[in-house]
Amino acid sequence: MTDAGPSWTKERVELLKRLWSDGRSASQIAAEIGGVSRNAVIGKVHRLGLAGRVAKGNGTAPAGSRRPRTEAETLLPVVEVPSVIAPEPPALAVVQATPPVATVALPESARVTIMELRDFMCRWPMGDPSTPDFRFCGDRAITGLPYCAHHSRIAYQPAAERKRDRKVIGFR
DNA sequence: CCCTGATTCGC
DNA sequence: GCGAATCAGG
Repeated sequence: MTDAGPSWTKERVELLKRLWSDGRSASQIAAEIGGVSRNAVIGKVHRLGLAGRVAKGNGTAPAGSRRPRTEAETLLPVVEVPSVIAPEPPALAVVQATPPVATVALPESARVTIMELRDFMCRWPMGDPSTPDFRFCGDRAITGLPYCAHHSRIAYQPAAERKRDRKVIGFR
Protein backbone atom coordinates (compact mmCIF):
# COMPACT_ATOMS: atom_id res chain seq x y z
CA MET A 1 0.00 0.00 0.00
CA THR A 2 1.22 3.42 -0.74
CA ASP A 3 1.76 4.70 2.70
CA ALA A 4 3.93 7.67 2.05
CA GLY A 5 3.04 9.29 5.32
CA PRO A 6 4.07 7.10 8.23
CA SER A 7 2.50 9.41 10.76
CA TRP A 8 1.70 8.29 14.26
CA THR A 9 -0.48 5.27 14.00
CA LYS A 10 -1.81 3.51 17.05
CA GLU A 11 0.95 0.94 16.83
CA ARG A 12 3.71 3.42 16.41
CA VAL A 13 2.47 5.52 19.28
CA GLU A 14 2.31 2.51 21.52
CA LEU A 15 5.76 1.42 20.50
CA LEU A 16 6.92 4.92 21.20
CA LYS A 17 5.34 4.90 24.64
CA ARG A 18 6.84 1.54 25.41
CA LEU A 19 10.34 2.46 24.33
CA TRP A 20 10.22 5.85 25.95
CA SER A 21 9.08 4.58 29.30
CA ASP A 22 11.67 1.90 28.88
CA GLY A 23 14.27 4.60 28.99
CA ARG A 24 15.41 4.58 25.40
CA SER A 25 16.69 7.85 24.05
CA ALA A 26 14.79 9.75 21.41
CA SER A 27 17.33 8.96 18.75
CA GLN A 28 17.27 5.28 19.59
CA ILE A 29 13.53 5.23 19.40
CA ALA A 30 13.53 7.10 16.15
CA ALA A 31 15.91 4.57 14.69
CA GLU A 32 13.84 1.68 15.93
CA ILE A 33 10.51 2.98 14.81
CA GLY A 34 11.92 4.18 11.56
CA GLY A 35 10.69 6.90 9.32
CA VAL A 36 10.94 9.56 11.94
CA SER A 37 13.65 11.79 13.30
CA ARG A 38 14.56 12.08 16.93
CA ASN A 39 13.01 15.51 16.89
CA ALA A 40 9.79 13.97 15.71
CA VAL A 41 9.97 11.51 18.56
CA ILE A 42 10.64 14.19 21.12
CA GLY A 43 7.91 16.35 19.73
CA LYS A 44 5.44 13.49 19.92
CA VAL A 45 6.55 12.58 23.38
CA HIS A 46 5.77 16.08 24.54
CA ARG A 47 2.47 16.21 22.80
CA LEU A 48 1.58 12.99 24.53
CA GLY A 49 2.66 14.45 27.80
CA LEU A 50 5.23 11.76 28.38
CA ALA A 51 8.16 14.07 28.98
CA GLY A 52 10.12 13.80 32.15
CA ARG A 53 10.44 10.08 32.46
CA VAL A 54 12.27 8.40 35.23
CA ALA A 55 13.70 5.22 33.88
CA LYS A 56 17.03 5.14 32.19
CA GLY A 57 18.04 1.56 32.62
CA ASN A 58 20.49 1.14 29.80
CA GLY A 59 23.34 3.38 28.90
CA THR A 60 20.90 6.09 28.07
CA ALA A 61 21.57 9.13 30.12
CA PRO A 62 19.03 11.91 30.37
CA ALA A 63 21.82 14.29 29.68
CA GLY A 64 21.23 17.90 29.09
CA SER A 65 17.68 18.12 30.13
CA ARG A 66 16.34 21.61 30.48
CA ARG A 67 16.58 22.76 33.98
CA PRO A 68 13.46 21.53 35.72
CA ARG A 69 15.21 21.82 39.00
CA THR A 70 13.33 24.22 41.17
CA GLU A 71 14.77 25.66 44.29
CA ALA A 72 12.76 23.28 46.38
CA GLU A 73 13.98 20.29 44.43
CA THR A 74 17.53 21.46 44.61
CA LEU A 75 17.60 21.73 48.36
CA LEU A 76 20.03 19.20 49.64
CA PRO A 77 18.57 16.53 51.80
CA VAL A 78 20.03 16.73 55.24
CA VAL A 79 22.05 13.61 55.57
CA GLU A 80 22.90 12.29 58.94
CA VAL A 81 26.50 11.32 58.78
CA PRO A 82 27.38 8.56 61.18
CA SER A 83 29.96 10.22 63.33
CA VAL A 84 33.03 8.14 63.31
CA ILE A 85 36.16 8.91 65.16
CA ALA A 86 38.10 11.46 63.24
CA PRO A 87 41.68 10.72 62.36
CA GLU A 88 44.16 12.16 64.76
CA PRO A 89 45.72 15.34 63.47
CA PRO A 90 49.47 15.42 63.08
CA ALA A 91 51.68 17.26 65.49
CA LEU A 92 51.47 20.68 63.96
CA ALA A 93 47.84 20.47 63.17
CA VAL A 94 45.34 23.21 63.33
CA VAL A 95 46.71 25.95 65.45
CA GLN A 96 44.19 28.66 65.04
CA ALA A 97 40.99 29.89 63.51
CA THR A 98 39.45 26.53 62.88
CA PRO A 99 36.85 25.97 65.52
CA PRO A 100 37.33 22.88 67.67
CA VAL A 101 37.13 20.10 65.17
CA ALA A 102 36.15 17.66 67.81
CA THR A 103 34.16 15.50 65.49
CA VAL A 104 34.78 15.28 61.84
CA ALA A 105 32.06 13.29 60.24
CA LEU A 106 33.61 10.63 58.11
CA PRO A 107 32.02 7.96 56.01
CA GLU A 108 32.95 4.54 57.27
CA SER A 109 34.94 3.90 54.15
CA ALA A 110 37.19 6.70 55.34
CA ARG A 111 36.48 8.50 52.11
CA VAL A 112 35.63 12.14 52.21
CA THR A 113 34.19 14.81 50.00
CA ILE A 114 36.17 17.92 49.27
CA MET A 115 34.18 19.68 51.93
CA GLU A 116 35.11 17.15 54.53
CA LEU A 117 38.73 17.11 53.56
CA ARG A 118 41.08 18.54 56.16
CA ASP A 119 44.74 19.36 56.16
CA PHE A 120 45.75 16.12 57.74
CA MET A 121 43.71 13.95 55.45
CA CYS A 122 44.95 11.98 52.50
CA ARG A 123 44.15 13.71 49.26
CA TRP A 124 44.31 10.66 47.09
CA PRO A 125 41.46 10.99 44.60
CA MET A 126 39.04 8.12 44.39
CA GLY A 127 36.54 7.74 41.65
CA ASP A 128 35.56 9.95 38.79
CA PRO A 129 35.90 13.65 39.61
CA SER A 130 33.01 14.41 37.29
CA THR A 131 30.57 12.31 39.26
CA PRO A 132 28.92 13.08 42.58
CA ASP A 133 30.44 10.07 44.28
CA PHE A 134 33.93 11.36 43.84
CA ARG A 135 35.85 11.28 47.10
CA PHE A 136 39.27 11.62 48.57
CA CYS A 137 40.87 8.87 50.57
CA GLY A 138 40.66 10.83 53.79
CA ASP A 139 42.87 8.59 55.86
CA ARG A 140 45.38 10.27 58.07
CA ALA A 141 48.09 11.78 55.89
CA ILE A 142 51.72 11.42 56.70
CA THR A 143 52.85 14.65 58.24
CA GLY A 144 54.27 16.83 55.54
CA LEU A 145 52.79 14.77 52.75
CA PRO A 146 49.44 15.01 51.03
CA TYR A 147 48.83 11.28 51.22
CA CYS A 148 48.41 8.57 53.77
CA ALA A 149 51.04 5.89 54.14
CA HIS A 150 49.35 3.60 51.71
CA HIS A 151 48.93 6.12 48.94
CA SER A 152 52.29 7.70 49.55
CA ARG A 153 53.85 4.41 48.61
CA ILE A 154 51.94 4.43 45.38
CA ALA A 155 52.59 8.07 44.64
CA TYR A 156 56.23 8.16 45.49
CA GLN A 157 57.44 4.77 44.42
CA PRO A 158 60.99 4.97 43.21
CA ALA A 159 61.68 4.72 39.52
CA ALA A 160 63.74 1.62 40.12
CA GLU A 161 60.78 -0.09 41.65
CA ARG A 162 58.43 0.92 38.94
CA LYS A 163 60.28 -0.39 35.96
CA ARG A 164 60.11 -4.02 36.93
CA ASP A 165 56.35 -3.91 36.83
CA ARG A 166 56.44 -3.78 33.06
CA LYS A 167 54.63 -6.48 31.22
CA VAL A 168 55.23 -7.87 27.81
CA ILE A 169 51.92 -7.62 26.13
CA GLY A 170 50.66 -6.63 22.77
CA PHE A 171 53.99 -7.45 21.30
CA ARG A 172 54.22 -9.69 18.32
C1' DC B 1 32.32 17.03 18.89
C1' DC B 2 29.59 13.50 20.57
C1' DC B 3 25.25 13.06 22.76
C1' DT B 4 20.75 14.23 25.50
C1' DG B 5 15.93 16.35 25.89
C1' DA B 6 13.19 21.07 25.48
C1' DT B 7 11.21 24.59 23.02
C1' DT B 8 9.74 27.32 19.19
C1' DC B 9 7.12 28.12 15.28
C1' DG B 10 5.95 27.71 10.29
C1' DC B 11 3.48 24.41 8.09
C1' DG C 1 -0.70 17.76 15.08
C1' DC C 2 3.73 17.63 13.09
C1' DG C 3 8.78 18.07 13.16
C1' DA C 4 13.07 20.92 11.56
C1' DA C 5 15.60 24.27 13.61
C1' DT C 6 17.23 25.85 17.46
C1' DC C 7 18.43 25.99 22.19
C1' DA C 8 20.61 24.43 26.54
C1' DG C 9 23.37 21.39 28.60
C1' DG C 10 26.39 16.88 29.95
